Amino acid sequence: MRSAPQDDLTTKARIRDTAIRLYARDGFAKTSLRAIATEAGVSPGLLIHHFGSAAGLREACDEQVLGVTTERASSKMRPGGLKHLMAEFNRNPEGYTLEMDYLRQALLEGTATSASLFQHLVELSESVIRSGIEDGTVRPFTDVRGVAVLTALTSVGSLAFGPIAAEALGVEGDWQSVMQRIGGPGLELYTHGFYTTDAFLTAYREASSPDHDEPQEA
Amino acid sequence: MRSAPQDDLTTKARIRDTAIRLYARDGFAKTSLRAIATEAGVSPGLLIHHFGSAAGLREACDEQVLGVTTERASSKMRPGGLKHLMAEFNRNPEGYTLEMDYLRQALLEGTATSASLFQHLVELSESVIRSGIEDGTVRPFTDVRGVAVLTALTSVGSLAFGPIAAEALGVEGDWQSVMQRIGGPGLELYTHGFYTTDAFLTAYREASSPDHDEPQEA
DNA sequence: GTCTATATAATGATAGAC
DNA sequence: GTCTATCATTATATAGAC
Repeated sequence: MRSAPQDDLTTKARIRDTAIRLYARDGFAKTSLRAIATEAGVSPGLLIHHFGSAAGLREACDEQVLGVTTERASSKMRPGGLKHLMAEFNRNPEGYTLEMDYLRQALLEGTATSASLFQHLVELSESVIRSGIEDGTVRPFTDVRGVAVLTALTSVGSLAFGPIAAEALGVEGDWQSVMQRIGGPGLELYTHGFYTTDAFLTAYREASSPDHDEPQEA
Repeated sequence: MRSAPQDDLTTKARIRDTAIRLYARDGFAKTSLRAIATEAGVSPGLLIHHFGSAAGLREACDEQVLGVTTERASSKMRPGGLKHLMAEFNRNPEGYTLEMDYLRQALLEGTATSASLFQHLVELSESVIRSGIEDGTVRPFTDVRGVAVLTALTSVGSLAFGPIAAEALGVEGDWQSVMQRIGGPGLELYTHGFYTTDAFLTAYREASSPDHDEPQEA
C-alpha cells in the first residue's frame, strides 16, 4: 500500500510525505524547512507557498499521520479486533514504522498532540480492561482507570524509549525488536504477577487505610 | 539541604544551577544561553567565559545532576534499601523534583545521557529481581532481563509522561501525583497479575514453540 | 571576573521574477 | 507553481575594554 511514495503524487503531497519522513527520523526541532526542501528536491520558498508557514506544514503532517493511523486502528477495532491488529502488526511490522516513528517523535516533543494521543490510549486501555473484567478474563481491579493509565504509560514508554531499550537488550534494531522480545515477559508478568506473596500489597493497603490517610507520617 | 541555592555560591556555580533549573523546566532545546544569563543576572558572554561553549555548560549540568542523583541513590541502595528510598521519596517528594525534571528532559531529548541512564535503570531492576527470586518473593521469570527492561520502560514512561498522565487522571500536578495514584494499581497488578487465566500465555508459548520458530507464518 | 560590542551561522518568512 | 534573492530574527561564539 505504500509501494511508490515518490511518484503519482502532487508536489504538495510529496513535500508533506518528505516532511513526515524527516520528522519521524530526526524529530521536529532538528528538522528545518531547508532540509525538507532539499530532500524533496524543491526550493525552501515553495514550502511556505504551499503550507503558509512551518507550523502549517507541521499541522498537515499531523493530520495525515493521525488520519492514516486512526483509520487503520478503528477499522480493526471492532470487539475482539485488538488481537487481529496485533497479529497484523506481527505479520508486517515494517508497514507501521513510519507512522509509529512519527508518533514517537510527537510524544517526545510533548505538545497538545501527544496529550490527546495519550488520552486516546488510556480510553482504549480502560475499555479493553472493562470488557475483560466483564467476560471474566481480567481481574476486577479496584482502580480500573489507574490500571489503564499504568498500561498506557508502559505502552508509550516502550514506544518512546524502544530504541534505547534495544541497546540495553543487545538486540540491534528499534522498538519492533524490543516489542517482540518483551512480549513473552510481559505476558508472563500479566498472567502470574511479579511477586509470589501478597505481603507488599497488604502492607501498602494497611498503610493507606482510612485511619492512616497521611501515609507520609506513618 | 537546598535552603539557599542563590547565596554562598561562586558565580560559576550559580550560573550552572540556574541553567539546571531552566533546562529542567523548559527543556534543553528551548533554553538559550541568553535566557540563562538573564535569569542568573549576568551577561551571555560570561557563560562562555566560564564553560567554553553551550555544550560545555550542558555537560557541567549533566555532571552535577547525575552526581547528586547517583550519590543519593547509591547511598540508599544497600540490600533492601530500595524500600527506604521510596519511603524517603514519599516523605519529601519536592526534594527530588528538580533532579527528576532534569532527568526527564534528558530522557525526552534522547542523547547518550539518556541511554546510559536507562542502562543503569535496567541493571538496577535486574539485580532487584534476581535477589527477589533468590529470597523467594519474586517469581522465577524465564527471561529476567526482559522483565527488567519492561519494568524499566514502565519507570521511564511514568517519569517522561507523568505530566500528560496527570491530565488523563484528572489530578492536577505532575508526575509525583501520578506516582502516588498509580502505586496501588501497580502493586495490585504485580501481586495478582492482570489476567485471571493462563490461556493467553499458553497460546503465546505454543505459537512461539520450536516447531513454529516463525510465528508470523503460523 | 565581568561586561559591551560584534562576528558568524542558521532559522522562518517575504517579494517578485519566471 | 516554482524559483531566486533577500530580510529579520535568533542562536552561539569572539574580541577586547574595564
